[in-house]
Amino acid sequence: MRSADGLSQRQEQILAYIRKFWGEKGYAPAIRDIQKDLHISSTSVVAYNLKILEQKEKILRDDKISRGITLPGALLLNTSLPATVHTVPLLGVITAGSPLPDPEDIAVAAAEQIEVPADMVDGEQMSGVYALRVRGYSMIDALIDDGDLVLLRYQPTADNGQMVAVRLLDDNAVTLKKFYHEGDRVRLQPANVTMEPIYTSPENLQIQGRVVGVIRNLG
Amino acid sequence: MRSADGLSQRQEQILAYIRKFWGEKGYAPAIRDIQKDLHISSTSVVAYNLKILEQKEKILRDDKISRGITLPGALLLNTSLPATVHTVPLLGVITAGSPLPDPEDIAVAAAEQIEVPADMVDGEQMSGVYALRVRGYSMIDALIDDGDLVLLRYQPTADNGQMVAVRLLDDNAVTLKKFYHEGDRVRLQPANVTMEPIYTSPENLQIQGRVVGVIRNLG
DNA sequence: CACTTGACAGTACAAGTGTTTGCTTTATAA
DNA sequence: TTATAAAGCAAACACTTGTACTGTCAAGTG
Repeated sequence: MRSADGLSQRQEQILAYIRKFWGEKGYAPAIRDIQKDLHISSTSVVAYNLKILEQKEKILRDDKISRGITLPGALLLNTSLPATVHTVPLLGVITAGSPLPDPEDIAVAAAEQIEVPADMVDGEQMSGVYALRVRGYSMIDALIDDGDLVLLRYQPTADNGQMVAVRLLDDNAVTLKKFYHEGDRVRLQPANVTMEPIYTSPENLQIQGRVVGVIRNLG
Repeated sequence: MRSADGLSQRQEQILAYIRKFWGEKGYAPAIRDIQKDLHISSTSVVAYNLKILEQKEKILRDDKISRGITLPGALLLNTSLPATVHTVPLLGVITAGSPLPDPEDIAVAAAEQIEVPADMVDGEQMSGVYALRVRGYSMIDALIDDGDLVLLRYQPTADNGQMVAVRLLDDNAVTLKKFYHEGDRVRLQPANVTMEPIYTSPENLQIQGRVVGVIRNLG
């Protein structure tokens, strides 16, 4: 039984496994990883099939090197190249009053990953960018609807005019507003021109990040 | 001498080397690769600094695994997965009162192409989807801001509850509203729950497309 | 000065891993 | 059936590679 590519079932299996492993771990599996997880009796069988896969250019290998399997195309994706999409972690749901997750946890949480157009997060480093799903209508004055996805970049301070996620300590609520420092007070201006601003003291607020994008999917 | 990240020069060196190696080979270097090429006297020095880099989350490591170094973000770069972005034409600017361009012209106009996350246009065919840049605040009650990008799929009719771009003939204006057919009249409900609906007759409106997404870039 | 800490050296060891060899089993075709 | 190739098996082998252990050295620190 051969597939369209002329690969045996086992070769397809192995190839799929390598792809999956690579996607999950970020490095290639060892021959013994493949052997164990695919319940193959011997490493030589794996080696044998890998050789075939290499001949058919389904994989690239650097001989003698541990975990030296590479998938064709992987080299193109060089880190620093301008990719057309970026992936950011979708850390959870934001509702009125719920504080945002601590950015320290970002690296760990690594929950669902979503893809966003590159130009929404590029520029500086895309690290520190995360997404939250908005629940409810508490952000409506920031033109953000129930179900929208907001993209945030962690940032402890803000410049005037930036849209930031601020936590009002005495309300223990989080909202998205445009930030303006005006003398000894802070003006929080809704994005919606029909709404009135909030005035508060700098001590009463905690900036949790800057809003870099909003994605609404009505598909 | 430390860099802005709090990394020693050697740590920066190592990090840069890993990145370069990874980009060229497609897999991570072994400790001895780093040692040799960077002319470090001992593997233990490399191990020592790698541990620090790991603590500072500049790299990820799977202990005991050969070449198990991973760069944060590398997991995102999954190889041969089907393209996760689609390209749609940005046909122009929509302002209050301006009718949308005739969808017939879509194929021809082919102006600027923009990339959108795949899940915003997938499902059926992505043909007939186009984007418009919103100018002004006329759509604010649809939670669409000045500068936003709206994604539309051409569609001459609408089901109840769908957000559509409708042209009101007697006003000669285009707005985005949720569509509800109620007996012999049509209710156009703003997405903004604080705003009142518009009622009109089916003859007075022309559906120019369905809104499938909104992208706001505040980066 | 004694003590601590960070950074680096050198060496050795124990896993981790790819390869090879010899043999058996399973197709495939004459 | 029999020859032949393909695919699988098992164990042994040898290189690769991460880690541990022991020191050295300079810069703080009290």
